[in-house]
Amino acid sequence: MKMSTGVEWAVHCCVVLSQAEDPVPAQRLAEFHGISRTYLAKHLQQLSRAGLVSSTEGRVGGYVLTRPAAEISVLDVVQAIDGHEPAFRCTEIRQNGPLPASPETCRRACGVARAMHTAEQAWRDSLRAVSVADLAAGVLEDNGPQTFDRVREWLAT
Amino acid sequence: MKMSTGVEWAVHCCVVLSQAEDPVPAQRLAEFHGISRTYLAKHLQQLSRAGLVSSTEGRVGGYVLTRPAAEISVLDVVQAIDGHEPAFRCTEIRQNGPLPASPETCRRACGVARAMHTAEQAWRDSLRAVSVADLAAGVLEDNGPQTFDRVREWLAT
DNA sequence: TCAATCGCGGATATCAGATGTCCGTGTTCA
DNA sequence: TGAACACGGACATCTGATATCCGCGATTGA
Repeated sequence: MKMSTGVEWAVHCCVVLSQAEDPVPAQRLAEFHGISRTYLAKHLQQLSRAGLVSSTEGRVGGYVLTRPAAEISVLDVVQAIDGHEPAFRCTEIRQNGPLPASPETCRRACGVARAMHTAEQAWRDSLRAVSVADLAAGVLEDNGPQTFDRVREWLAT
Repeated sequence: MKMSTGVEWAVHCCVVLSQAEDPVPAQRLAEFHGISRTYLAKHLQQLSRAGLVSSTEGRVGGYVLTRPAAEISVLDVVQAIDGHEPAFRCTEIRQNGPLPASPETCRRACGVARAMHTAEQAWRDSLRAVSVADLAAGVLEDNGPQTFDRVREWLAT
């Protein structure tokens, strides 16, 4: 079970965007994080389609958050990149073999699937409780209060 | 993010094993669930290496749970098959680019990674709270009280 | 007006891991 | 001794993640 590395990129990009004053092009975001420009562009397009960022085309174009960072959860970003498919997908093997479960029984989800989905719900709840603004505050705490001033300065270069 | 389908197979097999009186060969477990015999054998070997089941070789060999079903959690099975690697793997992109995080800062895990790991912990806690015995009880509830009698009968065939 | 900068989507290439099979070996028991 | 079983390794296949490139249209400043 593995999450796309694009999720990590996207979350970090959202934190940077939450501190930017102007649209930031994909090129800048890629440079800032030392990652592939073309591939990051794909992920930013996913964020755009999910409605988390809006893009402006043209010469001074780039990406901007569509909402305050406090209203964008980590779960929003994860699902924008990784999709909404559950990690566990029940293939209904209880319906196979010599003693298949009856159709009436199968109107309810399999007990195994229920346990897995409950766990994934707990996972989602945990991610939903953390916002991009929370992460930004954490960065300030870890790296010092002037961190984002330096970021803005570099972005303006 | 996707969990191996082998996890589903393994959990169902553990439920069956919790109700068996004698060692059950991989062949029988595969037939019962209508799945690939050779591939299931691989997963059963993983369960064996993880210490959840023990195998007896030879003519009347097969698999048996090593502990009472109440002491085997769904998490145990998931980790036996899918491994212990976290779904989110931090690649430390905060150390890249023109404004890398300082080495002192990086003694602590990145805030993004902390949020992800907290969520995965919640997921594990949820899975740890459900045992194979719980699942077996659920099967009885869903399929009727004689379900496992029929299973044992078929296994004895 | 023109050229540079940008986002967007499609096509494509590459690669790792999941999925699935097969075979040889060793073990147990009738 | 032979049948049934577990085990591990080698192997084949297939899917999805990773990554790049191109052409298109939009925007802006010179």
